[in-house]
Amino acid sequence: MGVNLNADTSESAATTPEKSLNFVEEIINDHLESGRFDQTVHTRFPPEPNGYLHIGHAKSIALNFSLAEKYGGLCNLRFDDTNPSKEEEEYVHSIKEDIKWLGFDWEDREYYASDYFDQLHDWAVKLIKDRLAYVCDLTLEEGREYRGTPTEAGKHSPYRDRSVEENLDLFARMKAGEFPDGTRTLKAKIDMAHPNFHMRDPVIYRILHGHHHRTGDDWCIYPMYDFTHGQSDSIEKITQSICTLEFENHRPLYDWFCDKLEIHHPQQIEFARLNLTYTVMSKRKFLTLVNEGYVNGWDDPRMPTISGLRRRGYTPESIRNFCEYIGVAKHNSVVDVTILENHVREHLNAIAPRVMAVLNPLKVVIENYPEGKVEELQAVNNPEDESAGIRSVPFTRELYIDHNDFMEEPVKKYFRLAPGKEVRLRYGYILKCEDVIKNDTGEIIELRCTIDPDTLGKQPTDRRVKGVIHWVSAEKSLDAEIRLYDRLFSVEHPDKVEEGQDFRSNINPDSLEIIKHAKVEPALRAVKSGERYQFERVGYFSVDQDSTDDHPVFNRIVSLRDSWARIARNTR
RNA sequence: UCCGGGAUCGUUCAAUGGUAGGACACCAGCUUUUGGAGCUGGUCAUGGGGGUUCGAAUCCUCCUCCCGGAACCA
Repeated sequence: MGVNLNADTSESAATTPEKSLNFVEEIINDHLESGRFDQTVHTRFPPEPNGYLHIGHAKSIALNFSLAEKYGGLCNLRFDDTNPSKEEEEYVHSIKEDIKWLGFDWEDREYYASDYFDQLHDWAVKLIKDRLAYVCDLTLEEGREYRGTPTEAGKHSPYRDRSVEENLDLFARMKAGEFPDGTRTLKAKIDMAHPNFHMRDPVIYRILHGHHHRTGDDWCIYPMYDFTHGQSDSIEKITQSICTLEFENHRPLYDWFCDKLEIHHPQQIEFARLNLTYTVMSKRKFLTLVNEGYVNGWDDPRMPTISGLRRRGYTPESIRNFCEYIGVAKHNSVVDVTILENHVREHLNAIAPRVMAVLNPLKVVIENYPEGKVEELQAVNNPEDESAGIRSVPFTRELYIDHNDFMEEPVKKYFRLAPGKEVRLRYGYILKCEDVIKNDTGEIIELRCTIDPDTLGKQPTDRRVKGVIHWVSAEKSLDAEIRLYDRLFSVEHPDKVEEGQDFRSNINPDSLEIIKHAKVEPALRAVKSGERYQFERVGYFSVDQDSTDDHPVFNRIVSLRDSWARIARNTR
């Protein structure tokens, strides 16, 4: 695997100029040089607790936490919970669990924007007193009309010039719950002719009689994102406030509030969010997939959610390495999902014990091997890791091999088993196919074979046998359920659709194939949920949480690179 | 149309006025008791036009294309 991880985080990026810096690191270095902040780097990851985290969030999490680590700084976790109607405690728990699983630690710095509601309210009052905010009675629709269009300036609200006293009184009564939802807002008084819509007297407080997951019914007015985020950053003494590109237009407002409030002023930096081929990446679309039954929940192993990837069997290391590898830039990009797959292959290749599993069993009877005899053959657990040791695998007269490893009429370049041909049984003898037995409908149901008893652990001198196949003992093997997961979408860009269709029309109907009765070697008795194995020549698999001692269930994490598939494709 | 961003191999990230480089993918070969892993080599890119300069991916200029923006969402 040639992936260059470049993941050396032991040296500060600031002191290793030979390693190219990403644009965020360059900005940080400028700040360090100019002394803009008289403190160390302090970042934060600010999720809204209204959904599950996905691989795109992992990029942001990794960026914020590893930047802090590289520069010897800190990264906070802050829940951006300013909208009581959408946020739930359940999401807070899952988000924390996912970040921890990824391997990042916010220590005791778990914050909530809702913790700052009193301070935010006081700042709003200050703006009113400074004649920089006013209570507006315009309805939502009227507000939209007054805002203007990209080419025309907006109009001043008729309530724009209320006195400080009236504004103070009205805002207090908004807070006291005297007015129904939507009847009034507090707006910042900026510039209705500003080319940036966010500067055209943006709403900073709205009336919302909702139950908040943390503050309960204490408030019926809630600050907007723009009046919360920068100030929260400021309170926490954040230095670089890293967010995604769509917030670029909000930066002037972010700066305006910090300036007018005369508070610590972090630098907002925007980067491009992650997109992956063969998947979608939005909470709304995930919700559709879950609600309409295309997947079995948020942690379905096909979902690009962190919980889905975890259940699938991805390792946190591989996701972190992936995030480091893809880097960070300001232009939108779509990362090939094979990059992600290669990272998990690379990690699992190093750590996953090898075992043999036969997914589509075909019985083999070895005619020259005695009935009842059992040999314990020695197999290495991981050729990449000698310390993983060896195990024994029972060899008997009747075996199962995979149907795919036999071809009655072999195509060229096929060097597995075929009538009259030989193949190496992994860790065992060379096997020769003598006869093919079929049922009434012509299906191949059994192979009669012989072994060359002088080939255990050594090569024959008179011929060369190239193919190696895996196998299990028919008598000693275990039954297992195997869930073969594939990409959820059958096209690279699921959102590119014909007029009148949506991403659902690109769903891969074969994203899950369940094999109920696969045969696995006895070493897999009593596996535990979460364990990961390589099924030799097949792929990497994890033990699903549905697994029981009687009924092991394995999820395919990712297949092995299959160069036979490529050859078969190219020679056709 | 206005504002804000962006454009380098198929993909992603470099090169910060001085030989356009790496990785993935692809192709060829070596090796192998996983058609796995590993190793070697190869194909492939600066959106376009002008300009500055001995020299431009990089600076200037015009153009083209792409993304985001008019929630009392974040």
